[in-house]
Amino acid sequence: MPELPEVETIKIQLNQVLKGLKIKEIEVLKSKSFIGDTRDVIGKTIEDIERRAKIILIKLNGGLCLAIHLKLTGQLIFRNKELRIKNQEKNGPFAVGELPNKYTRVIISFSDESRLFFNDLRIFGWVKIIKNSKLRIMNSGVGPEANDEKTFTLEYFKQILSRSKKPVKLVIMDQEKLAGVGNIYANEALFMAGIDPRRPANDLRDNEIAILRDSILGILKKAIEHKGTSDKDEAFRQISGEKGSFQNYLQVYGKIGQKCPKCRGIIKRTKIGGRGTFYCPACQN
DNA sequence: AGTATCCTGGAA
DNA sequence: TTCCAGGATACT
Repeated sequence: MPELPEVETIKIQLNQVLKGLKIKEIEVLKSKSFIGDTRDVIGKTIEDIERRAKIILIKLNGGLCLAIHLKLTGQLIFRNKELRIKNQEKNGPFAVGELPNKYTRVIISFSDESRLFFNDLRIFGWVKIIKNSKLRIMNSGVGPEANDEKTFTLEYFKQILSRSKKPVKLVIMDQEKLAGVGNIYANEALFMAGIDPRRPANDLRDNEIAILRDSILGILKKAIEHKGTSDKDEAFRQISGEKGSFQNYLQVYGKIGQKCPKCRGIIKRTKIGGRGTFYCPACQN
């Protein structure tokens, strides 16, 4: 999934519905999707929901938390008993519909009869029980949040770029260096900044670095405002099951063969680090 | 520093 | 039938 804006959207929304609820039961439908002993968290109360990089942290009383990574196709859908939200979409692997559906891997039930469904078509994602005391260690290998101008400083950005000869796109997607940027927003930010994604990171000039930083901060902020990107396969969903809307604002991602929104160039696709990379050869240099 | 791998399913 | 997919790691 889900890159920083999508995970942030889920975090904000879970905070609106889960706080204070008590975990009554956890059903693990796919053992690979859950790491830990569910009995350790039964009866625990949700205190807060946080996000670090692309991981959701559901903090529980008693020093434990549920860490959730949605990887490429994970969804977290919340249903309370009263509303029984009806999802009209019936077709396609990412239509939520009646829950649980064939991609539901874990169901967390709460004391008020509400439920959180973890759906994950490709089974790359996970729910993991972690001790709060271990979070520090987990954090140590993760860079500053890419949407936080206070810790993602220009000085820091210059430093990490100057130390690498790799394509700049790979550096901004490296979670150890910068947390939260994935393939969609890396493509979009580089387009916005007018920088060729293949450029060696240490080749960027100071003014380009500043523009790229502004582009990353700006695009993530906008994507959060639009509640994330539900792109072509639409795996990402808000906790209600609704799509986000930032796919309507994408400029290059997935736009191969189309006209560049800035110039008259044609959007091309290449591969960097095995990932699809979209750019305008005319205005990204 | 690259690329193979965990999976499932839609599109070309 | 082959390629591709919002991620991250375990290997050569």
